[in-house]
Amino acid sequence: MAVTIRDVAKQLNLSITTVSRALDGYDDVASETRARVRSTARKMGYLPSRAARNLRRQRADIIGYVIPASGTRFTDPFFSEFIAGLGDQAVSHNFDLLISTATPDTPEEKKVYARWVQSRLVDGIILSRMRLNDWRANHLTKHKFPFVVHGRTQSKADYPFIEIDSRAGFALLVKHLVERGHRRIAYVGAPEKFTLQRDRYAGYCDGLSAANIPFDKSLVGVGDLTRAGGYRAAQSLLALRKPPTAIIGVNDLTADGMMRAARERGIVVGRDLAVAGYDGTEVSEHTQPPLTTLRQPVYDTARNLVNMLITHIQGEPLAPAQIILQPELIIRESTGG
Amino acid sequence: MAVTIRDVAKQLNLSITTVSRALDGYDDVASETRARVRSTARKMGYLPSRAARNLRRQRADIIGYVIPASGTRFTDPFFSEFIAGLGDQAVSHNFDLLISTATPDTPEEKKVYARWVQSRLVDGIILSRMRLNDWRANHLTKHKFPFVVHGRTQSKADYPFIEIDSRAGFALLVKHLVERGHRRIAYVGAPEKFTLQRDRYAGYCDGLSAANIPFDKSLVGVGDLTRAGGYRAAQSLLALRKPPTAIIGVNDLTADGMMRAARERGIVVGRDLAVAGYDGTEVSEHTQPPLTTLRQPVYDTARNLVNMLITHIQGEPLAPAQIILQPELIIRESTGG
DNA sequence: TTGTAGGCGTTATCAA
DNA sequence: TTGATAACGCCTACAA
Repeated sequence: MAVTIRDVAKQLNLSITTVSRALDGYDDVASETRARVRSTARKMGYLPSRAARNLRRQRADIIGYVIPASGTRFTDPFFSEFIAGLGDQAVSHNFDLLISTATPDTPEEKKVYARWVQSRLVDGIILSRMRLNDWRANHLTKHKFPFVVHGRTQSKADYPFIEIDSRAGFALLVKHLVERGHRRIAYVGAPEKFTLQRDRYAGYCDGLSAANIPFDKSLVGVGDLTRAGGYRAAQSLLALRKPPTAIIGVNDLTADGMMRAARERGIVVGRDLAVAGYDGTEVSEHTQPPLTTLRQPVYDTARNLVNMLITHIQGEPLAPAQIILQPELIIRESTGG
Repeated sequence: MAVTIRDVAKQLNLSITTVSRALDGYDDVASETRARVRSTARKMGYLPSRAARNLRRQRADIIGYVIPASGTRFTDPFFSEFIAGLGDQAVSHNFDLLISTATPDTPEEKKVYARWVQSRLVDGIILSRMRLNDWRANHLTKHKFPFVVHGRTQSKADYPFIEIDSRAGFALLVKHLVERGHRRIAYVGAPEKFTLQRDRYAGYCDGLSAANIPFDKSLVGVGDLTRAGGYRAAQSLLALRKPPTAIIGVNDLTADGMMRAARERGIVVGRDLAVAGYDGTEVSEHTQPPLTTLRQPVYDTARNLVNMLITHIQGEPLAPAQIILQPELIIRESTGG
């Protein structure tokens, strides 16, 4: 059995109260006593039991995040960066990060959230890749459980969130392509239930309107936010009798898949075909040619979300609870440089 | 305050004992009683408090993994796959996965492990990217704390591990290149403290010996397991008066960076220069051209490690505690197809 | 400045 | 088959 506060107290001929207070830095402990306590606690390798402390304090100092995917080939670097941000910032608050994986809108997903909330395993939750009608937001709101959101649901949101204005971003991207002389601009999106699809698709349409380009339904493909999805959708688009001269992917991964489809048809991206993505992850720097994209600050947003969540958990008011950021257009060779 | 076992008991006019036992599926509870308990518990949204249960049971049903990196640009897909495997398998055992980030051999790293172990926040730990002389393995052994390892330390290991025989793999890779007619084969490695560097470098040397190629120190570069590191190292190698005709990277990321350096010098990879990597992550499929690599089963290994760890935690003997797997050579266009 | 004691919500032992 | 009760290890109001 590990060393407990009793062991430390016995060793020092003190009460457990004094040991506890000395270690917590209360100022009604003689400084000499505190020094003695601290030193022997360290010597004995004592740290308070998290289980006991959690029970007593009614909080766990843990935040939770469920990766919205499951299975071998989840490799969106978005999540790597996002998790790195969550982890780093949690540590700096002396919080820990609990991770699980679950495919969106499955019974497993419900189970994970239920477990975390009802057993109070975590103090708060980070939500991302929101759905238009997101049961998670409703569920957590109903249970008055602290959470913050990356993105947004369809309904009016009364929770703290950070949203990237991807609609404006996609309009900007279309504008950029139009300025490069493109008129047949295609779009490969994601399943409709995701808010990001609604927003980015709307931005695409906005961009076409602004340039007086008639909307052409045959130029809209559907992917699944993976390379494979982008690859398949681009194959169809490039096989059209009048193929597009430019294709925008809903994210960088989709765009990377699209580029592979182009290569396989002998099409040179950046010359014969313009390609663009969204996210600005490392992937976009290392495609061949490098990918024009909209950069969202994934890592910093994750850190920010953790700050917001912990503020929320501690019951303090969080000033600008709803933040909207603009993505940054990064022009690279995939759209002609 | 959330609903507790007392609330459920009161509602049913039963003792908390009976409720507890009914929910845990003990067979000394009348089946009709159990049904009633289960139904109202569900109706009331009751799940046992994790803090209380952990305290009582003296375990947390949580395993921990520290990502050996910190800061914005940690994007090695190895970790994405690894974490996905850990998370998926943990869930299937009703365990949760606690994640932290820390740069190897820093005070922060020590702090994280100390916290987890001494406060018994987690029941066991997964270690990866081992160092030759790894304080973590020593520390956990000393504390008799359950852990399993991906890879290995230098010393004789008396802990459960899964090792990929990357030494044999790299020898195989050199053989492949020799068969393609290469004699000037370079290697871009990682910092010496990592076991993987010792093994892969040794495999590289093995391969040269086997082909009777004299070792040339100027053909050995040092990276840091990132694209940037591979890029820099390859720049130097390609600037040699007699540059190599083939370069092996210590991992896929390094190789991808090397390919960029080649492109910038107008060198066509797969024709003018052979390039190979290690890991077999998704990156290797999507480089241009696709990358010859050694595939290690990252996802499955992660799942396997979780199984081993949980077996270990539960005190059961684990049959083949020390597993060594062979990586699989995947030949693609980057070495001529 | 230090000590006593109650209780956080469970599970497990033992008695009924 | 069910119930009373004692821990698990800590924090904190209150007493000394």
